[in-house]
Amino acid sequence: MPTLDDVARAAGVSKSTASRALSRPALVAPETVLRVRQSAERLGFVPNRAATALARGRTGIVAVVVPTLENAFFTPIIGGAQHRAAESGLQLTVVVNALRDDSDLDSLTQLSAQVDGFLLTAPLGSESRTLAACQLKPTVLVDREIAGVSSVIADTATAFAAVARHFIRDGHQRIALVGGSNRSWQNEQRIAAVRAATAGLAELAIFDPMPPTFAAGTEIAPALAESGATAVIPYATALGLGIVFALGARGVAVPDGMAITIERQVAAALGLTTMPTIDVDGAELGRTAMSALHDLMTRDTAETAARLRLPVPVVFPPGG
Amino acid sequence: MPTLDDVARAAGVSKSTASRALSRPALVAPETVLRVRQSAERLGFVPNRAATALARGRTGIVAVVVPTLENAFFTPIIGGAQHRAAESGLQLTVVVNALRDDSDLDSLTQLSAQVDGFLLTAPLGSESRTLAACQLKPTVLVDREIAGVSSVIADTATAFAAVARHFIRDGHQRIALVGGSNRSWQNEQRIAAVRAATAGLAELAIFDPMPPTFAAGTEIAPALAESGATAVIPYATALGLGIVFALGARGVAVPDGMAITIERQVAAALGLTTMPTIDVDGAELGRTAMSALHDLMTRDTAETAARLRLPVPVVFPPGG
DNA sequence: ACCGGTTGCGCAACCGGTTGCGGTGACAGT
DNA sequence: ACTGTCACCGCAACCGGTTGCGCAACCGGT
Repeated sequence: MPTLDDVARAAGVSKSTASRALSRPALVAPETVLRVRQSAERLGFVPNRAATALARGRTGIVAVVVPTLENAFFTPIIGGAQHRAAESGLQLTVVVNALRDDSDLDSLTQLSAQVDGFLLTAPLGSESRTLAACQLKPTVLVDREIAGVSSVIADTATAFAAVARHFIRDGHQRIALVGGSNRSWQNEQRIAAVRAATAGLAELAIFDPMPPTFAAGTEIAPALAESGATAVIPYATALGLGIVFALGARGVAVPDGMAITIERQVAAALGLTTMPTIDVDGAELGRTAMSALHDLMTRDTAETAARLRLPVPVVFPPGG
Repeated sequence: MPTLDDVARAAGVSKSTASRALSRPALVAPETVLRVRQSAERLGFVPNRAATALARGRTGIVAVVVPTLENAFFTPIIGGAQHRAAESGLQLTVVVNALRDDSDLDSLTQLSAQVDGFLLTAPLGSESRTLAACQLKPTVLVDREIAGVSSVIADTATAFAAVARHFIRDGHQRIALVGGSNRSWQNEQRIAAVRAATAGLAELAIFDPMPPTFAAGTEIAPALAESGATAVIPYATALGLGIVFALGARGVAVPDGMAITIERQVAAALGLTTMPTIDVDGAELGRTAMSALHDLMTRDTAETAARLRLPVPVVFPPGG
């Protein structure tokens, strides 16, 4: 592996000039920059990250912390974040950590010595513990908001409320909401939003927290069918799919027996052309969050925290 | 952040002794080791990875390369690998790269300067290109075999063949196989295995490559229904689910109209208690692969490549 | 008391970049 | 010709661990 010294020698300059030519070209004569770049290219020079990290005091690595990989919701976020990170020359390490207890916080503390920033997605832990994690390094929260911390969220709460209003307009009297972990911030937001949207207009049945899986959908379906609800808003795609399937097996047709909202592509595959669809762009969420984190890391002054809310498009069936 | 110097001073020894006490305690008097450890603990010393990497010439980071995050098959592998990596004090970085063309190979080459090893999962590229990637750093292939390279695969081919034989015993005359990318090594293996199992006993209908999604399942279902096959082996869970659903919508019942094999948990949720189920333990696959990679990285001599095959359990319905 | 052999530790030179500071030469102004 | 300015570049000291080498203290054996 060629080192910077080799490049410098080949270009006929000193190591320091070579370093500047490659990383801060404005400080070096254009003609010299060119020579150095060509030597680097020719030798196949790849800067040693460890050396750079040691000298600069930062590693160029950011950690994306997800509570679980089981939920398909997180993978596009990771993909989007990785994409944007690569554009900024940052490396990305994926960590599964729900921040649920103090040992989770400890392991993040350990990790914080080796990364420049955190993307904390949907952390489930208490606000105080989460806040402690946010103060270790520059952090952007994804799908959770805490005062004073930058965050990016997909506004599913508003989308759910819009769907609920749609169902009410369609004459539904009793609407069911099947949510996730009751420690989830998003879950609270959605419940509040849907409660507000239905208040005085329809009954709202809030079901027990369910994992975001197909099996959970089939499990909850009987209770759903017996609840008297005629429309349901499930919080995860696979969960909704399970519900649709199990209701069908019980003779409850969708959407006639039970209206439901689900991801667009799946709705299309199911032939549910008359239902409202919700589409969270996870990749965009990841990209936006990583951009925000990058800003946070490069900005020298600690300005006020940014709070971004990505609208979640709700598409109503034509003529619905 | 306290440094090794601080720890050494606190323990009343030199930096070198402190270093040895923490990383090679056998070289230091037990009593001294204890003193150093206590100082380190008390000060909250966390070794600077960049400095260690620079001095040792290795980074302690391994890259897990996956072709896509879209397929849920890969996430448990990542989870398992991450778990085992953490046990070995290794950090893990997830990279999406299918090794499909030469630019993919270039970016891995770049990356290879910053990691100690690769876990290449299901690379789709040509054998020569993949081999080139394997020679950059210690590498373990997952779900693909190449001569001379260590690999760990889940033996779905054998499992598929067993399922096919089961279907034949049940009297099925025409069996369908819905596979993935025709550039996938596993796909070839499965086709060959199922072809061998059905040869002379049943017809085999091999469908076009499909993405591993629910939508793909609903898309292929009509062709499947019209193919005359009475049993189907889909290569991905979501795909199978789409098939089951879309067949149901066409009035083809599962399993009476069409037998199918699918992941155990999903089969249970679907109430398909009479079908054979297949369970790939992705997490175990990831753990095993990471263990193999760790061995490869620590072993000094380049011994012969290990080829591991994890059996994939097939469970036949009771009395089936 | 003398000697070869351990054992435990410290000195200092690395690893490969980055950067503060000072030096050099070109050029313009008086 | 003399000096001040400025752009460009090199020297050397870092960053924080790791490790080869050598020194000193201690061991038992004669």
